[in-house]
Amino acid sequence: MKITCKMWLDNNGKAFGKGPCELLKRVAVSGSLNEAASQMGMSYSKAWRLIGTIEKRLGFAVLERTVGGLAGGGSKVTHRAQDLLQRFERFEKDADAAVEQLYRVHFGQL
Amino acid sequence: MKITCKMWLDNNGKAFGKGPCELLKRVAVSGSLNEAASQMGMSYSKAWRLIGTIEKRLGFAVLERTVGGLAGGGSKVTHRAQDLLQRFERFEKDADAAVEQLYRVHFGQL
DNA sequence: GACCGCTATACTCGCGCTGAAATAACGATG
DNA sequence: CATCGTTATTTCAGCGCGAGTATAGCGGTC
Repeated sequence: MKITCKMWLDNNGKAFGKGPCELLKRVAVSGSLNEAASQMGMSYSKAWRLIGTIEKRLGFAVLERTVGGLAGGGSKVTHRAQDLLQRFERFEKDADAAVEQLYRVHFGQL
Repeated sequence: MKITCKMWLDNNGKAFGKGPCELLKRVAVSGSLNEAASQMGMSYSKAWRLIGTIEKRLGFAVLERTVGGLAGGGSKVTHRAQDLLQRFERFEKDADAAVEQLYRVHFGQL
């Protein structure tokens, strides 16, 4: 038995969470949404829909897209999105620890 | 934009969370799973399946059932389940507050 | 201008969830 | 002991969502 906690920024639905965070990190490294998705065992269409949804909910673009060209195109992570990314990672790390701690407090002897 | 957090006890799947907690509380008051479910706008069959699932995952019974008799039957909440219920409510209250606090820390100026 | 790999989008199909209906069970009551 | 009302339990068809698959478009390079 363990405690599990799922956190996300919300604005009329899930706007940003662990999944998108991981995805964007990989895009930042690889420069490709396609590559990032396949690294995570996620289909491209799913990743694409995910990005579309979070951009809609966040209200700003998280990716700068390039279509065509030498490498076929690619994606870069917006500065605003990179900031969000970092904040969220730190937040989640702290929050997970806090929740785990409170779990031990309230369910200690179980 | 706000932070949202969903927490549950986990043992090979969701074992106990806010929904079941609310449901059990209402059973404790009304003495009837049927009544508790309809109060929550939940179909009886869904409530029943939910109870079955969490009992399986928790490994102990949360309800003492009574079938037949004057009132036709009813359900009471197990002592163990009542204990769990109280712990979870307090845990969730504290955890929500902690998460909210950390959200302000990391996303303060947004 | 053919090619290549990526983005962008449309479409379909399977799965899980759900509610409603059907069924079983039970025991107080008369 | 037959009845009856209420609840527990199970079955089942339908549907909405998600996910994958297929298709189109684009633009540097050779």
